[in-house]
Amino acid sequence: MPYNFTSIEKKWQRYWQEHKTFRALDPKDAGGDGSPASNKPKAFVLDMFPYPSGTGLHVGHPEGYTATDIVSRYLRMKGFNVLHPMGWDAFGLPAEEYARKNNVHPSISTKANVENFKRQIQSLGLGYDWDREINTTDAAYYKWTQWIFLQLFNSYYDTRAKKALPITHLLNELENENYVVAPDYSVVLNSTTEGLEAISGETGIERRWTELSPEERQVVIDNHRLAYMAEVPVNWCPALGTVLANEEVIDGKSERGGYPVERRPLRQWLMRITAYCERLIEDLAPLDWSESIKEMQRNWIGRSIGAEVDFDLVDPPEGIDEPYVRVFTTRPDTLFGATYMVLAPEHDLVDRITVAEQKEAVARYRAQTASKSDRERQEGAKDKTGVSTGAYAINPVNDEKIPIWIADYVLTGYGTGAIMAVPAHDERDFEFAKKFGLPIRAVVKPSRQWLHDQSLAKFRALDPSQVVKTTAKETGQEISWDKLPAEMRQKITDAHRAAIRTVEEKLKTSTDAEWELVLGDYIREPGRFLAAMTEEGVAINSKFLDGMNTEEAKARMIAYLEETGDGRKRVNYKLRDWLFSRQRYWGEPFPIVLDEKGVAHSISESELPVLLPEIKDFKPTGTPEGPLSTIKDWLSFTPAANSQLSTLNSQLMRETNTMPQWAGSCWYYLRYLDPHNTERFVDPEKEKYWMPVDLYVGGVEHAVLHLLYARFWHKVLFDLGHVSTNEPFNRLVNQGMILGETEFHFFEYGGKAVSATEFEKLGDEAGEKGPQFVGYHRQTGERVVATRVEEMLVEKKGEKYVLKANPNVSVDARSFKMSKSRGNVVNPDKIVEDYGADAFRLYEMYMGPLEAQKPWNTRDIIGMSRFLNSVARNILGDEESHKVPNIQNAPLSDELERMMHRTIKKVGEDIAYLRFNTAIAELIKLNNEINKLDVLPRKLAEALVLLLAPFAPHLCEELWLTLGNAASVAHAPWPAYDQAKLESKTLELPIQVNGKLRSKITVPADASEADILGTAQLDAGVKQWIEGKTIKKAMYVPGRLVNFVVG
RNA sequence: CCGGGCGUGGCGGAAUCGGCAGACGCAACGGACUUAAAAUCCGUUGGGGCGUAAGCCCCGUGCGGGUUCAAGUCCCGCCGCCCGGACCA
Repeated sequence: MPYNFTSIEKKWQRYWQEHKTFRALDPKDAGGDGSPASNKPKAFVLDMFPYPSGTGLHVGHPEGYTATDIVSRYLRMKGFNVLHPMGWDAFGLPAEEYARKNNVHPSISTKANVENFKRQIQSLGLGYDWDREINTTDAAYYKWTQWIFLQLFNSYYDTRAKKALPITHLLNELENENYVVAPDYSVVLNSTTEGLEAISGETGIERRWTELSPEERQVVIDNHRLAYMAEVPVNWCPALGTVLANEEVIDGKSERGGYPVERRPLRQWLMRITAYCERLIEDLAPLDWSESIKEMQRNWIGRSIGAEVDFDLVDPPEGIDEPYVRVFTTRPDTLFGATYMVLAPEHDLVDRITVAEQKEAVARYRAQTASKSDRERQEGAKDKTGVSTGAYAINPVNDEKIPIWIADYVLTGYGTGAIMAVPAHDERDFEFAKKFGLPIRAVVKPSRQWLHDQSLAKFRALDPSQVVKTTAKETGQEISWDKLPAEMRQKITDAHRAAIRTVEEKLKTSTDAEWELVLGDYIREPGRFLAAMTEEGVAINSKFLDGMNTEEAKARMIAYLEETGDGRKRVNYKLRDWLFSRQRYWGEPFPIVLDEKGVAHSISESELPVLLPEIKDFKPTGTPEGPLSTIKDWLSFTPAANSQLSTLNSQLMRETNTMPQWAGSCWYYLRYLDPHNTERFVDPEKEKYWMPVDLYVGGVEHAVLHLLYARFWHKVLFDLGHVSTNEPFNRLVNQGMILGETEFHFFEYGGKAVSATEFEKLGDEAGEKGPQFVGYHRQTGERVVATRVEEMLVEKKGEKYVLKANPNVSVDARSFKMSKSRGNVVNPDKIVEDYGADAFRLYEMYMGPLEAQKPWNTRDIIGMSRFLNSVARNILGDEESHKVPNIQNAPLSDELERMMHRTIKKVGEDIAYLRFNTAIAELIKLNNEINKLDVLPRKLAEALVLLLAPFAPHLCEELWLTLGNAASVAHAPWPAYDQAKLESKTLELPIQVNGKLRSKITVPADASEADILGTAQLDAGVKQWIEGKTIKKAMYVPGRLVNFVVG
């Protein structure tokens, strides 16, 4: 009979709650032995807090939570002061959408969802310190989100100090004239050389702060704030009625809901995250994160090193300040090969430089690209489009006059929105140049390998089916390749392959002289080749660069450009500033008021929080003002008499946008340290004790969004002296996704077996009217006909069957992401009910490595149930099977003692490295040995319970109590292992002959090498393999094996 | 196309430093207990072959090469799958 997990689990969950078993001690609290807790080693073990959706937990959530719970419980038993908190990320668009759908107020639905999540999490026995529970939608919490926003608003990034400083510092520097103002309202050092360098030798002259008008001063300040307002092209989503961050737009559609997104210029709040690009990349290196996540962040930030080059305009239009086109390139070494330029259609210069004859064509092209969504632009990527402006620019290195085009393959948002085109050495420029007949000039010498590959590719590219079509057109007959007799198709294909082989052979035997000819061809006319030569190589046709390799040539060219003032070295980033405002209701209001001129002012700290007003109709207005703008009596703001704002003498209006979903999650880990503090966001002493986070576990979906934003905020807080660490999360682990149960699919197409992948592809091509697909029910063998792949999923749950592969079809076993539409979602409540929380926890940890993707299989949980029942029987006994536990203070056999110590060592190490699956395997092994005993030594029983406690805490509490110990096992000391007792007195050594296993011998552990080799040679199993042969070499790898090399 | 990761029995997976491949669990098969079933317990289980038997031999970690006394593990070249990015100049 299985033990009664339901009552045991309820009992201990109640106990933990009542006794606050998992309370983390504040540094000043008494730490047990009388000294303050701050003397204890600390561990901050953090989960990514959930977004409480309406559907409750799925089995993916508990995977990470159980992992951190095991680590927390282990460390607590090891004597650490453990902080393991939980909270709710509850503001944001999805919660609001959910509320709208269910016709309730988001504050109500959020509360209900949180309660459900909490019930589910507690039913799993996860040991959180609930006294530290936080919720991002509580005014007491978002007061500090607003406060941090003000820190960002009132500071700037000082490029000299390479850190954020209060904006007052900037004002001081300006007033003292350490800094002066450049024409673009950026600030530069007041030193002629540095100042000039910083503004790139432009003609403008810096001005002193005192020479600026009040309006200009305001511009300077607002241009430097880390949180600022600006009119920028943004992602506006009409369906959601809000703007979205770049990170929330995928393939031109909203991440939430998949609605189309359009670009339009709007005045919005932004976070100057770009100021931190460099540090966000540099500081990744020492972190204990997976390489793939680091790489994803680096890619997202997208640093590229190159140069900025200015191309003077030929006949610049009147009244233009900057009569040149500035481009960014990563290949300044190819400047001699720049034969034309391309501007993004939206580029500012387009209107001004387009010649009269081209105005109409340009206008038409711009209208055409503007109507295209990002998605459509991407789809048309292969076919380049564009028009000439009729204007020309001068290539600064050779004074050549080159045409200026516009094309949508150049993006406004990256670099300067303009490029120099080097068609010989850039894939896109190459295609464009070929399409529009623009000159292509080689300036880098290709390698012989490249020429070889290209020569061969020319022949490979001649697809036989295309050749046939062409021929058919010439003879006036329409013969489609598919309709040719199979024999003929085969013949043509064979002939084609033979031709390729011949060419390949020929190329192999080509002489140097012949290669020189090919190279000559390339240099004369690179356009005749199939592709651009994008590899690095030796510069040619480039005057002073000739003969240099790419790296040298880049450096030389940059030096040259800096001498002449036509260009300079530059590092460019893909990352844009973070769009921080939303036109929605369910978010943190900004602690900002706007005066009559539209200038933003911060509300003083003493007036925080700015409460989110109660409102009945919270649906989006569809305008950039958002729903808060409809609350008329909330809008106008009267400052307190003692407030700085009262001196403005202006009608003040509240900011009506709200903050995005990410705001609250950018700093929540800090609030856990001091959740009830009303004076500060976190007490500095507590912050210093607990930070940084020692282990952070969560899904990979936050690799770039949350983790980048949080690092950015943390760095700002660090710069301003509010936190003590530069990075928040020392060790990050991403748990892999849990997929649905494996499904078996049989696929047939046109009477032929196909794989699922092929099948899906064919489905796409065939469309709805296309041929039907045939599959077989794997159990009944019933034939199923469908037009869509999804209809093929005919698997029935809970049935037993044997797979019998039909020779006409292929069998494909795959598991898919859990989703409502696929109907493969597993509800943890049901699993807890059927098997208990302990078995559920154990199963999730036993499935495989934490970081791996793995399929769920309910059937396998039974193994964990059996294990737990067996442990329970050994200690609690079982009436039905008349099992009476026989636990005595008996000594352990040598072998058992060794096994116990090894298990203690292995389980401890495995937990530290998050290898829970192998730790559990060890515990099962130990219990399997215990099953064989008539008398269970108490020492062994206690060790097993202690080692198992982090994994199956409910049962182990009960067992610990039964063994006569005081509750709770959560604070019992982790058992220690004795190094001396790990080793056996004898060794079993495998003996190899020529690397093949032939026998095994047992020798004393302290036997000498000579003795071992002697014994091994005499072994019967070995003798027959070495007899009559000479032993060339005999080796003994201490403790591992013996190998004889004979000949 | 680019970047990161992976490929081991019927299935999930183990082998941490190059040293006994398949730990542990599931499923399957055989047996014990039972009127029967469940539960529980014992045994077998990568493939092939030899032997009455104890036991022994050969093959085997996606494919093809290489390094090494020894390769799942390291190197080179392919194939396949998963994840992320992608007209980023």
